[in-house]
Amino acid sequence: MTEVPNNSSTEKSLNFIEQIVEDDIAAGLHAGRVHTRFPPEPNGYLHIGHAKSICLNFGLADKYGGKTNLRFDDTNPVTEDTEYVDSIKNDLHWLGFGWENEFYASDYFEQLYQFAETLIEKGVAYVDDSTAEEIAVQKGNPAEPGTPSPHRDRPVAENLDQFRKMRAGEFPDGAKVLRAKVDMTSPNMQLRDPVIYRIKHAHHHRTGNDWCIYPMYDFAHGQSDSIEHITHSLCTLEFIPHRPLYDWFIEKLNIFPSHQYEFSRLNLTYTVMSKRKLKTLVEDGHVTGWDDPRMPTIAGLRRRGYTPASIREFCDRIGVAKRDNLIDVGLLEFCVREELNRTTHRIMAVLTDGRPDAQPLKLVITNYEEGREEIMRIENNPEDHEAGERDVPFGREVFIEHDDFIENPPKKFFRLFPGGMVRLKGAYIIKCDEVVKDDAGTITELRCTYIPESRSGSDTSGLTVKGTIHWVSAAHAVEAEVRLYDRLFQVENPAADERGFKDLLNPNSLQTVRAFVEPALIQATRSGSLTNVQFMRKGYFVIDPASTPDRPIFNRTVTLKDAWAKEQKKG
RNA sequence: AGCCCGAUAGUAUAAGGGUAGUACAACAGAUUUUGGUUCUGUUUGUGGAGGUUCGAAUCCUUCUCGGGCUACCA
Repeated sequence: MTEVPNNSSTEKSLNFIEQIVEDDIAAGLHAGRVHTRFPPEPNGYLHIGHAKSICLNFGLADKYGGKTNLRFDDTNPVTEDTEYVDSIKNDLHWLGFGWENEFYASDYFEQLYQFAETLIEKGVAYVDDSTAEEIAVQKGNPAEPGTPSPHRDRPVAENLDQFRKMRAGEFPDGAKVLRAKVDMTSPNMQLRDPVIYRIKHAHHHRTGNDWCIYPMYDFAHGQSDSIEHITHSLCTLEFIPHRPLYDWFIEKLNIFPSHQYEFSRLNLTYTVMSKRKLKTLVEDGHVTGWDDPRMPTIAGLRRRGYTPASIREFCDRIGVAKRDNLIDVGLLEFCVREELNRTTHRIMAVLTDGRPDAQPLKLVITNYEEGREEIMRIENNPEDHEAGERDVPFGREVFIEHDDFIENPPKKFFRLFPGGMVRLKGAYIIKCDEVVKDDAGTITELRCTYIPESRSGSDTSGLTVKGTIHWVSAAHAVEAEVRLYDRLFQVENPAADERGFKDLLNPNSLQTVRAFVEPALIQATRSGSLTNVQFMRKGYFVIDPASTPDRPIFNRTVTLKDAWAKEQKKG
């Protein structure tokens, strides 16, 4: 037993599954072959929890020179649909993964049927006429042993005959089931003669009406792994008690010994991960669809502006273990900010509040010649000088945000206030001389003077100001719709709350506002050269697919970190 | 209740009998034409009790706590 010295301090430690794989390779198991699979049921859209599993399965194969199959677990025809098959494949590609084989559990229906006959012939499976309720009673509860079905000792020949008649469609739904004869007294409920085939006269998305009996998940999943010679079958913790059953089938059938390993599923703060709950949100109209930017689905994150690399980075950082966890959504946000900071162009956009007639704050530069116009050259990304510069028109009237002016500023406020100075980003330093209000006392306009010598890039004014704010030339501003998204739920862990999850929704998870943006942004988004951008000082935004040329829509991916907001909270 | 899985800073995740480390978060400061970025520093941890050992987060016992299982769903 010699230990490979871990002499590189930058080397990442292995998670427990990687340890297992490395041990298996070292032991020569399956000749060092690593073959994983990602096995979604096509009955819903992929979410960030699936992304964890995807990154694990594909990442493992990639790391150890193996392969990964995509296999749709489609054993329940009434809940599954090709719509979901397509969306799953699309999301997988988008995340950046390609699969070795595209398989379906339904590809194995005939083989699985034969497996079932084999078990019958071996005397370890039987046709049971009991109703679902009767079977539940027979199983009993974990504290005491179950009781055998009256049909448990049916002769092999009769079982075979009955099972063939089930396949032939001679019985209505629910009339009979095939059960594995394992152990009605097992403390593991999964082993108390589980149902392995049921009658469902239903149309299947792939096999059509070929079958009226369908294998249960437990009779399809492990054997599918085995058929595909999957070496490491990874799934979440709740399937731990099923593993002895899979091993039992493999042993009775004498087929390839795939081994299952279980890890804990991902939970994220302020959202839900259950497919059923997500489906409810969609069906009840709490969100606009599976791809609503508030949803933790891959489609939702994509529309929200998350990138594949940021999601993969997140999955890498959260790790893989067996303890229950609740990951701070802030980590996901960190990952996307980290990438977008590096890659996106900066654009100035002045946002208003949610009122439909909301106006930005107009700033008139009284000593700037009427009708004069300058083009400011502003760098696109201070993190990437290769990103170049863009032209930004400047004039006598500009829009700024109401938040950037306070008549009676608190301490440490270094934006604009009466008599105060700020720099207009990429342009001049200005001084606020006068506040204009309407009859209701609402501030409608700021009258300012600019310092001609302070032009950005050739500043000889000698002035230094504490604040720089963003702006848009009133004469050139283009109106856009901006959707500000916030967390979907108002509590950290909706799944653990005794209240119904629908009562915990954040009523302010979406705020739609008018915005006035640089003309350059509209040109760029029309040409498709920009998708993700940073609105300076506001956050990262992405063009929404529902945009039209004359009605651009931007979704906020995530805000920038906001030290001022934090300062204000301190009071 | 029976069986199974788990427990390391606020949240995650390492340390495989020998210095409890990393990331995010938080806090403080520096830099900054984004209150962004970047940089520096700081705070915070082995669930309890026994045992084995020169030495225990790690091995053993036990308790406590959290989670899972009792679908003709997956």
